[in-house]
Amino acid sequence: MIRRLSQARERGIPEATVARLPLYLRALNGMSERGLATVSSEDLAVAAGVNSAKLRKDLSHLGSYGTRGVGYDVEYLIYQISRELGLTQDWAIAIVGVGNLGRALANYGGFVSRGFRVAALLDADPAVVGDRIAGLNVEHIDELEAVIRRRGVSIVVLATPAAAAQQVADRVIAAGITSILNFAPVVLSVPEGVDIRKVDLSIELQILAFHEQRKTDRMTGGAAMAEEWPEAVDL
Amino acid sequence: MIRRLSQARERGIPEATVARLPLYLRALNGMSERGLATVSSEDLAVAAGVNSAKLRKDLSHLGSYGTRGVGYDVEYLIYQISRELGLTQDWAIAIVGVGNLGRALANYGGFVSRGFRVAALLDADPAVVGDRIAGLNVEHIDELEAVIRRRGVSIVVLATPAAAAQQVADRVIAAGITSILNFAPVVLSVPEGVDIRKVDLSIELQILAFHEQRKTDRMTGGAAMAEEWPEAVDL
DNA sequence: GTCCCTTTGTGAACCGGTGCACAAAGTGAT
DNA sequence: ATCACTTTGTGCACCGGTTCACAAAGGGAC
Repeated sequence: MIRRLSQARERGIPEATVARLPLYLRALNGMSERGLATVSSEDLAVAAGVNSAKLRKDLSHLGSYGTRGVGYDVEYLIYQISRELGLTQDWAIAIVGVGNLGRALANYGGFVSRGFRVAALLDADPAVVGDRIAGLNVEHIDELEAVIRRRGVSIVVLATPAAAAQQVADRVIAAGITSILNFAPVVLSVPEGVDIRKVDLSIELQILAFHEQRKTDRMTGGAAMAEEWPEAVDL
Repeated sequence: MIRRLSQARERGIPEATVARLPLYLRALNGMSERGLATVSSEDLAVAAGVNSAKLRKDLSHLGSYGTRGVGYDVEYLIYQISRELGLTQDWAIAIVGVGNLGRALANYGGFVSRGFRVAALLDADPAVVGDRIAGLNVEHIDELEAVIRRRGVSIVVLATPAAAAQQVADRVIAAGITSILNFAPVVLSVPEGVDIRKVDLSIELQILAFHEQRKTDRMTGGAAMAEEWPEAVDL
């Protein structure tokens, strides 16, 4: 039996798997709190809302951490997933843009819970600079590069207006940041090697609207909608 | 019952395409504002941050709305995509949970811009019920079913604490809602036919952390991390 | 040890989506 | 009308990811 390297994982975890690991982690934490010692792939899959075969394959990418006939040790699996995701270290994040959304993010408990720490809040508006939000002083955007350096920020969250996002992105990237979570409704162009993830509230709603429309269309039998322009439309 | 429309679109638009249509729409709106009359698939693809072949295939699912040698008529395409997404009608949405996030969502301009209208805000906390936010009165969660009926709400946004989300979801579904946008960090279980979309802020951060860790690992050459448990870990 | 039961880990088929590359279709010039 | 040029729409090969289904592995009883 030839065991490759230490485990079956030669550092090539599929993107789809990575996206689900936080889900498993959350389910496992709930089980840990309820005192469960072990869990089967079936039970964990149900808790995470996925297919059990998929869960097993996902976990197999991390290594062979289960015991046949028994299941997975909850605490051990929490540790392994946390380590894989990099949550055993402390990540300092900066939030740029302290509007309604920025404030919500700053106060959002879910960040702090697992390895993330809001280390800085920045804004361009002099009216909010100096405000104290979630225990932090809002600093002026001019301080961006200095703050990133000083606080060891490695992930930046953009909650600015759309018009400012690209400009801020350019600056944080120039300052050495390579991971950005973007809430502004724009397509950012960034150099190779920089990871951008995008959360777009209105796009999610539009997707829902599409499906909702189809459902109601089907119920009213109104399959035949106008294909052409309506009579009067202002161009 | 043979349903088939005039064009090549027999009502089977791939999910991946649907998810990109809002992106195209946003890019097209920008072009419309700048006065562009037509746009090539190449230019639109760049603006939306996708491959041009993919864009053409996506649009071909809606119908044959381009002109070879010329491109697409901006206004016409805006209209067609809007109609396909169901944005030519007005969608009343209710936001349940008026914490930091709920407030941010209520004030978020991006919703109103395209077919969506925040028609109700609800919360369980008597301290916030009655508050006026974004021009709306916050109503008590007891009124949920009545408000949904009275205002013609068809999409519900959940911005409640995790513990309350499933319960609220059950109620809105019982009230006839079939489209839910969930911001609470829980896996909701819902009956067949109900569409759930989930936005999870901390999961996005965890995915970024994973990639960030790999980048820094690679730079420091630290490929050999401990596979086993650390010496002292509290179970 | 042997038998039976449970559950993992994975080979292999399948499926949706991507992107290349090109024929078809249109424009404009001459 | 013809030619040169542009750009769409799509056939096809490819790829990552999902799911099925089962052999392999472990536990527990006797």
